Amino acid sequence: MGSNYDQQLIERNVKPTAMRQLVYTVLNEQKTAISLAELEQKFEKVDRVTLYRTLKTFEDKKVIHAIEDGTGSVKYALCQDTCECNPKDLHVHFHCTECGQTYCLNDIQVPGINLPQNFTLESVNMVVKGVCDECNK
Amino acid sequence: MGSNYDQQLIERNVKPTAMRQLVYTVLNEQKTAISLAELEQKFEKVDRVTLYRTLKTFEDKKVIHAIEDGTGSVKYALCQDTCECNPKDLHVHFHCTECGQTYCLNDIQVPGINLPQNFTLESVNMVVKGVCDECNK
DNA sequence: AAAACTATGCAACTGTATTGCAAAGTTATT
DNA sequence: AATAACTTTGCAATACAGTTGCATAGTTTT
Ligand SMILES: [Mn+2]
Ligand SMILES: [Mn+2]
Ligand SMILES: [Zn+2]
Ligand SMILES: [Zn+2]
Repeated sequence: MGSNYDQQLIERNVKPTAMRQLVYTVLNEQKTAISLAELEQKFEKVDRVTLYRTLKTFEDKKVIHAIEDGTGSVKYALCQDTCECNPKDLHVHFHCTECGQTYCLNDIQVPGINLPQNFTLESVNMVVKGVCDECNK
Repeated sequence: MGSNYDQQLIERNVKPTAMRQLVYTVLNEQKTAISLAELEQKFEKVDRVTLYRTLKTFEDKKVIHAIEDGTGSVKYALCQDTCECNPKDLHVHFHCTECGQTYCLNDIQVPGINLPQNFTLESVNMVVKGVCDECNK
């Protein structure tokens, strides 16, 4: 009997172990991106390294994407169904300097850039910092 | 008798101590942005914390700007003369995944973004990753 | 010259990320 | 069904960037 999310893991070539199902479920519940340390706190007892490796596996297999928001801890969020993490799939992220939350602005595609001669592009990390709607209330 | 660079420090309200002159000189010699650890290696004997605080002071006073390139160590580069580190002063950065260098693309301004309702903008960190011209030779 | 302020140096500490290795669990082979 | 091969998980230890506290040295003001 497979969990609701097994299919999504299988589609990305990740074996849906118990641990991975749990992690996927937690990630799916988040409105904003989450760090390894924050993920760890969602569980009563879990090994940090197992979570670390689960996140790495998810990232490799494009189940999640990493966001370097400059806080010193990398944040993670589920990829959209259609996402292949190509430059054209990438969206902008927003980091609130007030509450510390990091948002996926899934609707805002990363703008194209004309690089100088002989520079070739692989990916883009674009993080806007400011105050989020919640904190602006 | 003041060093060549004293004026630039004074203009930014930083007292040009011997240490700060040295650090400024090293920063000025760099073609690409530099981390605290790399800066430390440019000196025979220097205290890491002093360099750390020098960089913090320089950053506060807008002598330099910080670049979060996602490598785990923040890079620093001198600001342009006209820079006030406002959103419109910001440029794109490029991190080469081959040689690890982080470039200031001073000519490429960070594109404007239409944030969602009630999100307010303070700054933007945009890092393009790929292979630089040197490594593409 | 003394007092007040600023900058530097050293030691210690925090937190994130990462590796090695052994044990447990799963899948494939006989 | 037993064995072997492979994958995943757990625990211990380590690496390293960033940061703080406090004492000393240096500078500026009174
Ligand atoms: Mn995202
Ligand atoms: Mn720059
Ligand atoms: Zn907020
Ligand atoms: Zn390069």
